[in-house]
Amino acid sequence: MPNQSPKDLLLDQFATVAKALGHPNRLDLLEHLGQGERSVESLAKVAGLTIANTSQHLQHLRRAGFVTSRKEGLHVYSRLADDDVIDLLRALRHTTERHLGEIDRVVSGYFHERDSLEAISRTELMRRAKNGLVTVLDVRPTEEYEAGHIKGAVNLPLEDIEKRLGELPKELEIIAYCRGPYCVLAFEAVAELRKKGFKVRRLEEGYPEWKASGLPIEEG
Amino acid sequence: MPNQSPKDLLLDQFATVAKALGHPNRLDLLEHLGQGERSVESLAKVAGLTIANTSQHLQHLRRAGFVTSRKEGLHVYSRLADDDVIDLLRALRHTTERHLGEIDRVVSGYFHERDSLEAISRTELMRRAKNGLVTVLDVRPTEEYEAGHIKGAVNLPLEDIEKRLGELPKELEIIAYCRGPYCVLAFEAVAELRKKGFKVRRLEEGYPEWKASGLPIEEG
DNA sequence: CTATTATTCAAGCGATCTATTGAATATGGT
DNA sequence: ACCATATTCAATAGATCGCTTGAATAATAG
Repeated sequence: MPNQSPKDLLLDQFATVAKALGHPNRLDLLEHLGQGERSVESLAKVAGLTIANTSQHLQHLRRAGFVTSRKEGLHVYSRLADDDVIDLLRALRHTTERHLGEIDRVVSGYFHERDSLEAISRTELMRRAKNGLVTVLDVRPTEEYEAGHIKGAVNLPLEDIEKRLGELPKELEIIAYCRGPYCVLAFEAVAELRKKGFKVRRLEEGYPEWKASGLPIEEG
Repeated sequence: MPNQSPKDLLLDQFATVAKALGHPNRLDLLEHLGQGERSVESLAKVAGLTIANTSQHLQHLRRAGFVTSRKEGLHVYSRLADDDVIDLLRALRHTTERHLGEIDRVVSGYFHERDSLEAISRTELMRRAKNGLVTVLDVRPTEEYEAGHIKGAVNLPLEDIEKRLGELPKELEIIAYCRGPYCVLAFEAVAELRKKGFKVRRLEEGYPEWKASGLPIEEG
């Protein structure tokens, strides 16, 4: 079937790109890549995949233009091609949530209903941070914090929270964030810290969305 | 593999929705559905598919939540579930264009370079239409025009243009639009009308995008 | 009730996609 | 030169997808 019309060629392109988003493992990889550059091995580990499989998914993502890679020594480091990827993922999450069936709403509720009323938006956090009214808490693993984080944020990985409670202020409000709207780290941090009597709320989205919207960050 | 984590369940959902966009025929169907409600048979015809195949693709789109259908007599009429679908499609086109390989840029250029400099945006058209400075020309088939069109637009299907040139103003600027950014109708109308000496430009996007952004329309 | 029309269902085949495995390649250290 | 490590390649088997075909269903008209 040669001689496709320009329109057909374009539809094929759009479909190819959409197809690259059509596998849960690749979406997971994209979320992790949103935290910053990572090697294949490190991605495989965090996503729970074999290395060869991760490599193949990454090739798929590269072909679709979502990811670019550079080689340094033995390692190949991959990163998101640009911030538009975050926007597309947000649009995908948005329509999916809107169209979810009943069963799946329950799952979605697991994340949102719990404290969505008290979650704080990017712009709101920006405003308060300017006045020094809040402590911004990054509860991701230190590796990801170092790759890039919200400007002025303090790193306290979820697993270390209990040991290092003393480092947190009792009076000031704390805003915790992590990898994105469906990452559980910040949820759990909020739950744990509240039990201990801290004033703490969650940032609505995560680091990738913050960065993609051009707000101030620090990179290591 | 029972007992998936909530996160995995959600990733599956996102992937399912993305997968529904992962086929050129379905993207084509969505573009046509963006023009308004259509029966299965009518969609099959305009998309060049068999009826059974169209029916299957529509089921896929319904499962993903992009499309809803109602039955009236013998016919099943399908429509886009909501305007978010248009936004998601726009995001998909946007990142695809940004990530296209070289070969495909040529195709993209077929549409854009030709007169992108002279294409007019939604907001710009809105402003001019208010002052009555332009004639808005809908060059889609009459069937689609009647299902819904930009408020105040005149319908002149591309194929009838030659016969009905007399209906168009020679002095006033004409803005032609059709199904969307990759629909060829408006491009061809512009080319043809310019040869005849009309002052005519193209609307950047099409009817679905106009409607989705809440600008005034008329539905029939 | 029968015939007609629009749509969906069900089965089947070829094509594509995914994960696994083990080998091949590339880079850097010793 | 040799070895160790990170990644990719190649081959495979199983699963899913896409299209066709023909039958089944639903709604309407006569």
